[in-house]
Amino acid sequence: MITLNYRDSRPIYEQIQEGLKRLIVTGAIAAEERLPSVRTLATQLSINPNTIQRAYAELEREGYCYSVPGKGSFVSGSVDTGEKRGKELKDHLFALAAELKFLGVPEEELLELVRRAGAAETDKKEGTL
Amino acid sequence: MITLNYRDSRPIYEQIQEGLKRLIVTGAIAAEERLPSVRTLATQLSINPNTIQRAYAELEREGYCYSVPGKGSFVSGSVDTGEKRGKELKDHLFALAAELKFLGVPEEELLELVRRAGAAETDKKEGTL
DNA sequence: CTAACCGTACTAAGTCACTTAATACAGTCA
DNA sequence: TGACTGTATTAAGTGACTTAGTACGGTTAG
Repeated sequence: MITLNYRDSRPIYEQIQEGLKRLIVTGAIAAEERLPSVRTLATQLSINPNTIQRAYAELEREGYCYSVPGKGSFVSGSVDTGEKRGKELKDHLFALAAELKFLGVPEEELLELVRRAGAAETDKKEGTL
Repeated sequence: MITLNYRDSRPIYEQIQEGLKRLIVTGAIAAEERLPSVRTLATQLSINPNTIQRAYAELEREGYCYSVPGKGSFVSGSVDTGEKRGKELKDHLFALAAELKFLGVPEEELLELVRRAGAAETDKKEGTL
């Protein structure tokens, strides 16, 4: 499911982009599976098809999906679920840890934080879209 | 030192806000110390005083500083260097770690990432502004 | 007191990204 | 053939951000 937040400062197309990226990377939408058409998704979300189009174009540019005129848009087979996004997130985690250390937070506290994270991640699989 | 990035999608006032927050929270600008005047900083950064004003107003709203008409703007005494921001960052780190685990990244890899973070943080103290 | 600072407030204008709308065209497929 | 697909284009509206200019009252050194 993709949720739009109109109060968010981030543009809609970017929220859709992020939302789809998550669905792809978590395997909620499998490789080679077809994404909803720009018009369909636009109708479901009550926004303009152009906005969806833009989100899809960005995703394609990033290699998360590819489009075939006349057929539809599909998830790339080479995404390696969690591989691409994992890299970004790890960089993020690294930067965050560095900053916290800079602020004087003891390393052990951060390590404990990481250990406790994601303890209840069993019933979260969704595929509704 | 505050650096502006005009390519950044984030507005200038927000970049200034973030930059000052960092200087305050790291102790580069001590509690009760006076911040540069809106006009001074505006001149230094070659932007409009109104934009600085907005950044200051946001910082005041968040409790990082307070302003006295006719005197200037000053860092709040109750900031607890690294306390406030540290809380936010820890929440962020926690969420990030949870997501990475969800993607199947082994805990030990994350722990190692945290251990390696912030190794070269000795010569970064600046006070130039 | 005066002049030079300070924060604050307001209006007007311009710019730009985002979004919508309305088409249009070509490819796919039952 | 008709109903879908993706893609492209132009035009318009909106809103946030930024600048510019001006103004007012408080503070402070000379």
